[in-house]
Amino acid sequence: MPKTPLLLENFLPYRISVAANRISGALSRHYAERFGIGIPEWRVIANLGRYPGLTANEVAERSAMDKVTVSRAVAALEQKKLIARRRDAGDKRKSLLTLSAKGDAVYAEIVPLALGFERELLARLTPQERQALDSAIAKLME
Amino acid sequence: MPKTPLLLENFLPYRISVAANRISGALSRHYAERFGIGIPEWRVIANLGRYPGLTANEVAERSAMDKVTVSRAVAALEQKKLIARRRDAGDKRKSLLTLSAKGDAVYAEIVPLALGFERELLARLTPQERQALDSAIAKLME
DNA sequence: TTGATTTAGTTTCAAATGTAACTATCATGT
DNA sequence: ACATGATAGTTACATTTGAAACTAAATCAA
Repeated sequence: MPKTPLLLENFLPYRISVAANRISGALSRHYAERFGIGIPEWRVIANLGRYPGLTANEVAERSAMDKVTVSRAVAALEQKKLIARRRDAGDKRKSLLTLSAKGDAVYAEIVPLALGFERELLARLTPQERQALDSAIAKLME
Repeated sequence: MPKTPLLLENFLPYRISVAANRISGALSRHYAERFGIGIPEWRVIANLGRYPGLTANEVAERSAMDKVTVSRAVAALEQKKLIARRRDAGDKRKSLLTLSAKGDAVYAEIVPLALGFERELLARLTPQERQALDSAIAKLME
């Protein structure tokens, strides 16, 4: 019998995991139904919208996704004509990825939606809590 | 072109998701290799260690897991002889779940490990950050 | 009672995911 | 130049996962 009882509902890793799933789930429901894209695809779009011309690997690094996940998301987005790839002339292994006109349109629509969602979340917190949450997450990531 | 740029690396839902995955991943690696159990199984054990005699549905509610996930975790744990189920006499649809002696032993070993892991995480934060993180998570969960 | 509805839990099926193996290209050392 | 090793990206396979259908038992209504 351990001295310190473990209450899952107070256990930080558990609580963060549940919170993250709820938040991601709620957000992705928004753009899944409106745009028919999942989280990995959304992340690729978000990165390419901000940094056009990234390679798949660069997207993977930036978005903390597996390169396989990115590869599949890129293939799906290409199918949907939301992104375009052109081979890097200097290194033919690489593809430089950019949003298509259609992809840009989706991006322009999703970004305000995503930011609005984030704003709603942050509105529940006091400025101190926001600040602390921010640095806490940063420290937990190390 | 949206006015407010969206930087994924500053976007709260994204950051929480990545942080949660890192933390869960690191923790589960610990007990996955030592005990051969995954996150759902661990959550079932944690609940039964603390509240013996729960039904599968009660575990599902308490642990924010799908009932299918719980059903499978319970089946796996039963196979491994870590838990025992006895039919509820009054309601034969229900099974009352408890840890076996072997399950108790695993529980007794995992709990300190889990709490130690949590302590390491929390050690990185100032008391204010801990407090704020705590209430921030609570508020985000609503 | 009997029939209809709800609840606990399992099974089935399809989609999502990660690991490992693979292909193609590039870089390096000799 | 050529062999060896690294890198970008894809494919194959096995595992995980959840939604929906299903079974069995309980509850409710007439």
